[in-house]
Amino acid sequence: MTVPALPDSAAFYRLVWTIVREIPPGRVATYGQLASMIPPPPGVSPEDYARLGPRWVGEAMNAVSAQDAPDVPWQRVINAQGGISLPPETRAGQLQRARLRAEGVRFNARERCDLSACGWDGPDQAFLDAHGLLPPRSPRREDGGQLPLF
DNA sequence: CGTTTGACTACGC
DNA sequence: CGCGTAGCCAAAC
Repeated sequence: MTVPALPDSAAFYRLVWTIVREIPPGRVATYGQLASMIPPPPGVSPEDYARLGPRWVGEAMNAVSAQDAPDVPWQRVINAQGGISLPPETRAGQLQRARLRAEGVRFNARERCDLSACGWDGPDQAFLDAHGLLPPRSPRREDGGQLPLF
């Protein structure tokens, strides 16, 4: 029969939330990093998924933060620049920053945290196997590139 | 029901 | 190194 051209977005969201639950306090993951752990849904090419995945992760976070679900630490998901994507003036944005700071995540003068220091390395192999996930793309720079502290 | 906007990222100046 | 732009899907108007 016909295969849905688009993946089940609800299932994708749940998978994202499942991974986010594994992020320990004081650590952060990026949208792209989380997307890299999830295999491209049926019908989505790897090229398209590379661009769409991070946005879908963002949508999943938006859906959960709207309810502020207590079991999903949505505040630990930030962008690839190490900053909070939510507008700083919004209530949710201030809440995210406050929670991360309370967990020990430090922000520099440009409101960015050092991913090489607080970036999450991803779940263990058993968790990946249990959920059919791919090895995460480490947020840390292999080359040694660093974010300026000033 | 067409338009617009978005919790993104890679790439080019 | 920082800012601006293109691209793509889905949900909101």
